[in-house]
Amino acid sequence: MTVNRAPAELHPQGTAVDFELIELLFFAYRDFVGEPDRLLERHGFGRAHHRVLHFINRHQGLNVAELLDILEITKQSLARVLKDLIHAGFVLQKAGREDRRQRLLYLTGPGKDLAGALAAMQDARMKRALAQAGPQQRDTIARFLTALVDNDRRREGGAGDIG
Amino acid sequence: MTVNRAPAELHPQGTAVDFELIELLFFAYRDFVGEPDRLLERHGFGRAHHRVLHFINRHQGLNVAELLDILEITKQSLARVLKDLIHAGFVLQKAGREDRRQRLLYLTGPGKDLAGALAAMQDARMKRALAQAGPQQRDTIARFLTALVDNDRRREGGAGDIG
DNA sequence: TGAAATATGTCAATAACATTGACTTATATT
DNA sequence: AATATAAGTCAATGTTATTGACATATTTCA
Repeated sequence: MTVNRAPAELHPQGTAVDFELIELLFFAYRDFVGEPDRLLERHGFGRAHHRVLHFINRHQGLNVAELLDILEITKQSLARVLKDLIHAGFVLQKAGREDRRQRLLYLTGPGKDLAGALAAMQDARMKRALAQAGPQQRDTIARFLTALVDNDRRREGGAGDIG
Repeated sequence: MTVNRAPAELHPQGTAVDFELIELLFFAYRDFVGEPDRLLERHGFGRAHHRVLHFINRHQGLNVAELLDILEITKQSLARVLKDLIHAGFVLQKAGREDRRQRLLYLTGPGKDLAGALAAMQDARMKRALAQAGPQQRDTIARFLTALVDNDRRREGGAGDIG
């Protein structure tokens, strides 16, 4: 099917294109998001809804601008997804106390349940993978993934500090 | 900004949801495919074209059914993308010698150039990340990513053997 | 040999997710 | 009072995907 484990390259170590890892990341990500997809489907939601649920769950009370900043999508793209989630009773908005122009975003009880169920699926898969890699290798993996992220997004003071 | 590195969880090791790794994989993948996107744009192509170029490059002479099997998309989805690539002169089809119903897919010279440029971008990012993780940790990372893939796709005898 | 299966291609309709551009409303700042 | 900001909305568009139906060429099998 999909994974090529053959050591196909004949070039000296480190110089050939590492097709194996490139493809592995593709397949890993596809399956990582594919499992939650099947739960989301039952609610009529898609991946975009998942991402919004996830980040509101992680940063309850964040405002719309902050969410747009994390997701790197446009206001109009977010609007549709957010409207779905609000109408379905998974997300609620409150005007900011200090700045009442802001709409602060929160998950409702059912919203937390759904976000939790989605996170549990991905976490289980992640922990299985970590166990295979070697349970003590978590930091190695974290360093690797962090280094794959664009440098200009890896600085301190970003979305990690929201909430 | 996007990456949260704070050790936010208070639960004992291994039981809390590992939000950090879940998010890291999301951001890592987004940036990993985002860089090639900008080159593809110049040709009027998107990610779907990238995936097709990549797997034809990896498995020159594969047939349409095999490509559909790897990509897990429908014939109709592939058709549009493949037509673009053929019309642009990056991909060519040849009838199979043994089974003349089959259309075997090959990259042309320019097709190989483009696929190579895209692969080089991702490979450079991958090697940078590997260097950060610790250059001797490649096998750990490969095991981790392999374990993230669905079990039913990790068996031997799959797409890895095509070509 | 003729029927059935297979490999591929194509037409049409639809959906999810995203974009750009323009505009409105409410609130805050200067 | 003028200007800037936060958010929402309308309209048009694009990419990638889907399902369903059907056509054509070729191979296989009874």
